Amino acid sequence: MSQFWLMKSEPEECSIDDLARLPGQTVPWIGVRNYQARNFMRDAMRIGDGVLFYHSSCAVPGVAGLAEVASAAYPDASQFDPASPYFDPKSSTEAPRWLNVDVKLQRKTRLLSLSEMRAAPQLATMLLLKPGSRLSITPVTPTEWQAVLDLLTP
DNA sequence: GCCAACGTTGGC
DNA sequence: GCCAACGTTGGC
Repeated sequence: MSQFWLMKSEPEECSIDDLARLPGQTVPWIGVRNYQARNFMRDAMRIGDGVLFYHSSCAVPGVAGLAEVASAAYPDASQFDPASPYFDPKSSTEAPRWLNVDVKLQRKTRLLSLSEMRAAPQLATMLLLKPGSRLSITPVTPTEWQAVLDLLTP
């Protein structure tokens, strides 16, 4: 039985439509610079896990599509690139500090807005909705996953 | 642009 | 190992 995750992306950087246009509809999920989120990718994610693709830091934040984990975690190349905003001078190729997985689109959905999610009692347990929660990757329970699917189904 | 919440850094 | 200062996140 696979697991489920919610992963935040700023649509200005990579939106669900950007993902749909990429080769293989797959994107390396680079730029995670938080240890807890990294550890989820390194220790818990498995190929085939379900992903709620979430638009953050935008006019209407919310779940924009369904995706899946498409690779194991591997070193995030951007940490070694001085020209990248994600460059980390304290990391090294011998001991890479940051990892990423690949994420593959399943399908774009209607936008399930954050406000709609907050209003849904069956989603109240989601870590995303906890006050002060800022983690860019959070685990989603099978129950929460199904509840999101139900809300997305017309 | 504001600001609350949180994580990280670094001096001691 | 404490903790104050600082930076970042992200909704509003």
